[in-house]
Amino acid sequence: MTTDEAVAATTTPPPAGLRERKKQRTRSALVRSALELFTRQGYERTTVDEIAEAVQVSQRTFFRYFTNKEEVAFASQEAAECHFFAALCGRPADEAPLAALRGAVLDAWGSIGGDIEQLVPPELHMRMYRVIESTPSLLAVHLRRIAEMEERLAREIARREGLDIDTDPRPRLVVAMFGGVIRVAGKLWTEGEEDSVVTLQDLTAFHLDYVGPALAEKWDK
Amino acid sequence: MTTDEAVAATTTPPPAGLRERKKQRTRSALVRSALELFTRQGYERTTVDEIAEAVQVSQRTFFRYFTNKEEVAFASQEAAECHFFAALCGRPADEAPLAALRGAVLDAWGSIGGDIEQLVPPELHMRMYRVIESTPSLLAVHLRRIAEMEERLAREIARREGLDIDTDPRPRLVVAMFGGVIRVAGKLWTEGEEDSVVTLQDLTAFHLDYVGPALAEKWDK
DNA sequence: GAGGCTAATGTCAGCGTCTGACAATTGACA
DNA sequence: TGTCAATTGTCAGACGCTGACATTAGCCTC
Repeated sequence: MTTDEAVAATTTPPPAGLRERKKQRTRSALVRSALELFTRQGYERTTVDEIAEAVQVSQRTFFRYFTNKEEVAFASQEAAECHFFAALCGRPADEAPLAALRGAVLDAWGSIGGDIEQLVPPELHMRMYRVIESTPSLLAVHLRRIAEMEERLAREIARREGLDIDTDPRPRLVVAMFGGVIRVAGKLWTEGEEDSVVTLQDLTAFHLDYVGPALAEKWDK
Repeated sequence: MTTDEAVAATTTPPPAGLRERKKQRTRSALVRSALELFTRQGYERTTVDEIAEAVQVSQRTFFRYFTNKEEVAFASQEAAECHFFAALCGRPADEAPLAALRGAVLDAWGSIGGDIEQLVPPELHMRMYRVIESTPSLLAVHLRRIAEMEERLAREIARREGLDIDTDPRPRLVVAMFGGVIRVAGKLWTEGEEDSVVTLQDLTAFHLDYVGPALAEKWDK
């Protein structure tokens, strides 16, 4: 799903058309059933046939909604990432790059529940995150998706600051730093016991503030 | 291959035993044929049967040497990464963490040719790197492998500095920063025209020096 | 150097992911 | 209501990968 589609999905209350509504329902049902199965019995041990059967749909139909088995596993992640990116775009223009990124990620996690609970229960979303982190093949895809997001973030930072991303390395560097910190915090959170989002926020803020000042200094040089 | 095995492979000139030599030859032939096919016609468009047939071996035998199709694609990368990690371990103990990482990566790239040319021609290794970067499924695995390497680097940095990696966030943070810079430099190099290793070294050094001082300051606090 | 032992390989059957092609169904709209 | 187009189901098949079992071939002892 692109950002545009995500925005459209939230700003169009009555999608109109029975055909379209049916499609949305099928898609949602596939996502929910898939995440339920993945979190219960593991990603590898769940077959596409199982997911399709749980929704009373043929396997072929599943592959018309999702290009592959991985894609359905990241459905709620996709929504969360759109949420985060939108938060960054809504940041005041006078904020420094790292401050804007920091504010966006903390805000996004704070208000994540309301945005994706239409798709899946937030609790399921969180459990699925752990499955992703602990399943090698999913972790690999997750890291690639993060890399793609970082590219978009760098372009947005460059736009905000009026820089040319092809000649100035700073947008990509600050985003790479930011991404590194986020991943360290996320990993520590996954390994820890606490499940709450607040813990994740605190952990992230702590690590960001640890390297933040040094990066901010360098930025202005 | 582990670091120990890599060291053993380079310090044991006569592997002795006809059986063992035959296995090594088969393995090398599989790697070379695979990389040749991948770089010529693309990773996705190359089947395991093709690779096996090129070496006159059954498909089943291929899967006894490599757990999956991806693994053979990263065979020369594996060697290069062992080379880099060994370079880090050989760094003087009084060097600061980022300086050691910087020195290790520049040294490793400088002497990469001699180490992996026993396996594949260096030129083929470089072409394969581009295939990895431009093939989504391989890029995903590549990023996961980098993440694993970063974990090992963080532990080595912690060991050098006498820090506890479970309580002090600095080893992981400095490595995450370093990894981010490396990836930015690598990506720019891949997108550029220049093929030479020297260009990659210059690009990396430039970007590292850009953020290096800021990180070094923070490290001592 | 003949024979037994064991590691390496080949063969075969089968599961799971994913795709193309074509037929059947079902909502949309005149 | 009937036509049109979108959605779905069915089927066949390619490809990645694995277990089981038979076969080959290096190794080691007597």
